[in-house]
Amino acid sequence: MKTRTAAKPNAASALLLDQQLCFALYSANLAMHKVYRPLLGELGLTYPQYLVLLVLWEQDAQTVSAIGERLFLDSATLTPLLKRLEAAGLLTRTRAVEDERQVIIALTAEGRQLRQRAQSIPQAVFCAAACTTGELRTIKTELEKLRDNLARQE
Amino acid sequence: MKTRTAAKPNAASALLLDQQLCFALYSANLAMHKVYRPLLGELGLTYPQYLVLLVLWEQDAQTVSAIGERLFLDSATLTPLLKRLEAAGLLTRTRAVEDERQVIIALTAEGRQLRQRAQSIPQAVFCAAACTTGELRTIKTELEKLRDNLARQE
DNA sequence: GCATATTAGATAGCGTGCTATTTATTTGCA
DNA sequence: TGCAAATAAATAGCACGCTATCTAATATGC
Repeated sequence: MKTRTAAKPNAASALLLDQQLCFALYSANLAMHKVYRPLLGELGLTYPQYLVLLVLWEQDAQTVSAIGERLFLDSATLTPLLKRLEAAGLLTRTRAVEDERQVIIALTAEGRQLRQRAQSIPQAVFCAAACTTGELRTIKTELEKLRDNLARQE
Repeated sequence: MKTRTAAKPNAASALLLDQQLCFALYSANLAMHKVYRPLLGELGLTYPQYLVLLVLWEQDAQTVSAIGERLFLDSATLTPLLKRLEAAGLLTRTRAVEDERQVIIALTAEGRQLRQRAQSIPQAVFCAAACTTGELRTIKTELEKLRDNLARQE
């Protein structure tokens, strides 16, 4: 006599907030962001800026669109973000000589050095998430638990 | 001889983009948003606005903070959002008589009627996600698959 | 060879989502 | 009673993330 929340949803029950995977995803993402914010704040970074640096730490000197493909973001989002990182002295933006439509994003020495200070972040987030690695659950249950664990850190 | 991506991460490998649960979550959320945007656009709604309506369709006439607790959002986010929904004629904002610090958010007839037009959305998203209900995977694998399925719809 | 199409990136304008602060109201306690 | 503390919502200012559009550079085709 268990309630089976995901089985054969009708149109009405499908509109219940707690039925929605998307909301579990949305709220888990917000909660994750709240954990990252203070950690990255110490480095003077926002979360999307941190993602750009992760990409560049793996492979330096990429075009705007290559970074965008990796992060699923486009130039309208990346251009101002990259300008802020340039203003912070973490990277340079230079037109490619072989194709002047392209802008090459490359780390500065300061941008490379920031990697050391970022080393502790994944572990800190892992602790905040309070999940063990091998767990197997449905994605919705996992996301809700993650969300609640993260929210508890505040 | 399998690669065990989640086992005993060291500080360096933990900074790899694809190692990060947070990025799976972030990118899956972006992808989900991209699926919702055109569906909700037909109703003249954004995704957070839709979430507010989901909450009100379940229980009408709630305070701003009650809605915020349900959605994990605060008044700085909700106030302008609710004003836009008010301007669209979907809800009313009235000070509570018993405690004038509170603002009661209540659906208009138009706001209630919109529920019918929203009935088809969960099924449409479910199709876009292309997931079967009973799957059991690690959350990271699930999110990545979800993200890629969603991205394929574009 | 020159017009057209395509591509890469930038820009404009909008709607979140946040922190920090402000205002108005209510509560609580000396 | 009176006044400080707490509470609810609003506001200011910032950074995404989007669509739509624009500019500049390159590729294509007759």
